Amino acid sequence: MALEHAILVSLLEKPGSGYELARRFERSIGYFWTATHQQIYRVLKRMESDGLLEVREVAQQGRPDKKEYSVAGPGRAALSRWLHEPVEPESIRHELAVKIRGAAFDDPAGLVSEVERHRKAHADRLAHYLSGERRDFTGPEAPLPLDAGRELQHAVLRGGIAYERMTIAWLDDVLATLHRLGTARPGI
Amino acid sequence: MALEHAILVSLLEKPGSGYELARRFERSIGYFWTATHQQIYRVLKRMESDGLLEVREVAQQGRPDKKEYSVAGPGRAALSRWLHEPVEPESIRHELAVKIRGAAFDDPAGLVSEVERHRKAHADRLAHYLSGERRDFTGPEAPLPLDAGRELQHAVLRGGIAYERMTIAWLDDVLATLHRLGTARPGI
DNA sequence: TCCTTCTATGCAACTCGTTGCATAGACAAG
DNA sequence: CTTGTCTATGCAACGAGTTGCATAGAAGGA
Repeated sequence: MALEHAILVSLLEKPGSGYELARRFERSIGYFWTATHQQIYRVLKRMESDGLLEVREVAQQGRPDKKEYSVAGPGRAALSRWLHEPVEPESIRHELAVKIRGAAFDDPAGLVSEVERHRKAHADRLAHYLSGERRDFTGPEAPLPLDAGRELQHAVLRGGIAYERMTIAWLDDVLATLHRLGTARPGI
Repeated sequence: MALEHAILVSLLEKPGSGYELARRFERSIGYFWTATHQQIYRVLKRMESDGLLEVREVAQQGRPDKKEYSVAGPGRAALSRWLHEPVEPESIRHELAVKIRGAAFDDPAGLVSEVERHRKAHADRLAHYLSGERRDFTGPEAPLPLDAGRELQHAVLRGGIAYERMTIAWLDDVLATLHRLGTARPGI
């Protein structure tokens, strides 16, 4: 049920509609948790009927009406309860790693373009994170003050940046390995 | 359907039963893909009825009989097809990161023990990976030769090692941030 | 002897997550 | 004037993954 908690955190940071939440899950929250709009709408409805959230119909000009959700008392309590119980250390699920091991039974050299594609995607994500970091935290235009919430957001973003840097370095390592297998000892 | 492909790779590396696969998913394959035994048994059955795998009943002494699965021709073809089509770069799902951002609305200092617990889990996993690396790849007792399959397995393991090191460093960063928030500016 | 652990397989029920599709008003480009 | 994009919400069906439970023989310890 981590999606519920991610939604509670996001709505505490700023109330918003399902649509707005979906967009946040493509950006900041999406650094460490993903969700599609269908999932979000479904869970929002359930959370509201469970009394964790409050809705407010908001009429807009030039746009469809929206339902703005905010966290109700029981929602805050549920988040607090969850924060005080342990969660399992996450385990990774990395399809590309499956492919890399599988390449031994096919054509290792054929994997190069796929690995390069992933490397580019991670480099793009890193650039995106870094520009976000400058904009929100370290740049001269970054808003002040840095309260606890923003400090913690920054710490999480630093984790995303470290993850992308590590992944890029690893993919370079993988590319070097594939290159070595393709040239030094062909046919093995 | 990445579980299917992970199973194909694992069975190509070495045929085995559902039980044995479940154990591998706790170790080497589990470095980058996880699955429970129920999931594995269900998928094995489906893959066999789809003709991707072959079964062989094996009687054992002092143990229950087992069904040893191995990859059939169509299974190898399915893996090859998958290797040649692109997969999406993975996105992380990190509950602890949700907690860290959520802590701003509760008690940041209360999170310290949880982060320390995660740090220890990652340090244990790193130690486990490193001893596996010495045993299988870099140590004086490591078996030879290092063919393409083992080179690629090693590359994936290096990815796991890099991931754990990065995560430990990040959690230290988070702990320092929590400490800073708890002492320098209490109450903010 | 009983209790636990290990090997080995599986069902049933449930929740979580994805994919495809549908609706509908506003706005911009061609 | 049609096509496409953006905001905004949602249903239905399916597939992936989790949790709890059940069975059963063999081995080992209290």
